[in-house]
Amino acid sequence: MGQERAGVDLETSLGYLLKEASSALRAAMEEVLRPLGMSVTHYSCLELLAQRPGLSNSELARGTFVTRQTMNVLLQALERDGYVTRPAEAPVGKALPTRLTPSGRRSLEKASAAVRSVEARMLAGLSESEQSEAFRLLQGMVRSLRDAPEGA
Amino acid sequence: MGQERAGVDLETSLGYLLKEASSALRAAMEEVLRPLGMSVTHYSCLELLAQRPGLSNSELARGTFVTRQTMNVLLQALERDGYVTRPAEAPVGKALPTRLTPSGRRSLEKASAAVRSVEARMLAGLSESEQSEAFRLLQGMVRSLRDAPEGA
DNA sequence: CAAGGTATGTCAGAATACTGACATGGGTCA
DNA sequence: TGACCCATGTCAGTATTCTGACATACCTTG
Repeated sequence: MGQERAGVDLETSLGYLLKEASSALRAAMEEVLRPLGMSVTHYSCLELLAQRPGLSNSELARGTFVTRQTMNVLLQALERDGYVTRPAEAPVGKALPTRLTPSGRRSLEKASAAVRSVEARMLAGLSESEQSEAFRLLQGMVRSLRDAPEGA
Repeated sequence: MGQERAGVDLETSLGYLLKEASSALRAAMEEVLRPLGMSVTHYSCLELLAQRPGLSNSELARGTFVTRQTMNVLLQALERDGYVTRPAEAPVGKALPTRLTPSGRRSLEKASAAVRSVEARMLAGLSESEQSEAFRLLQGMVRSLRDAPEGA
């Protein structure tokens, strides 16, 4: 008899496991960021800005995997609260280069440490070479999904 | 001079890559499910029910990584549209065992095929042993995050 | 048996993210 | 030059998910 249905087997599905891992990571991050009064998206935006100063709203959106509309409202809040600054006028085109303020940098400092500890915990059971392998394999999956956009 | 900041390096962070992969997978799934008039969460719920008939609202929520409140509103919609059924009264405790209707099963059939093709695309570049390795590594990450809940 | 603890279903409100739409700036190309 | 095309910023409305709260049902434990 076996299975009648040829569906996705959740017990062995890499897609399901990927979602599970991502969900667990996000929950763990929320847990340590909440005491700091920061959400995962807030943190992601600040972290991205720290490493790539001058990114525009749309670029930040792509880097944090949300729409540019979502990032726009987030940036307005962060700007209002004094964590980031944007020039009143675009130096070129319409893109407004965003930068962290000293306050934003300070706030990020603690959050970044907390998130690093979460990531370290996640990788605690993996050797250096296993981590490299995981990185390589995940990159391959992302590439495959992007390179073959539905049609093929 | 090297980096002044000891932050999370997005270029090499497994956590960031995990989020990227999960985001890419979700986007790809949304793309193929949209023509079928189904969202990712709808699909996840139906797929879970197909493999584990009789699951309760709370169990479905845990299996799809959302809160039981979210799953509750989803189930009410699925019930209203005739995809699932729940008894009016709980046979034991408060848990209401949920089951797919023939209509729900039919609807799932196409969606499941579409999702399977997405997963196949994601894994196209990986050998059998690489897929096993990816599974093992991701499981390790999930276990580490769960077993060491913040404190340690 | 009574009391506390845990799990469940559900309602209500708030937060978050998305889709749709529009105007603007810059580049390409005939 | 002028007509397209694409990317961007932003406003508005909608959809989705979450947190908070409450009542109920079972299961211990004293």
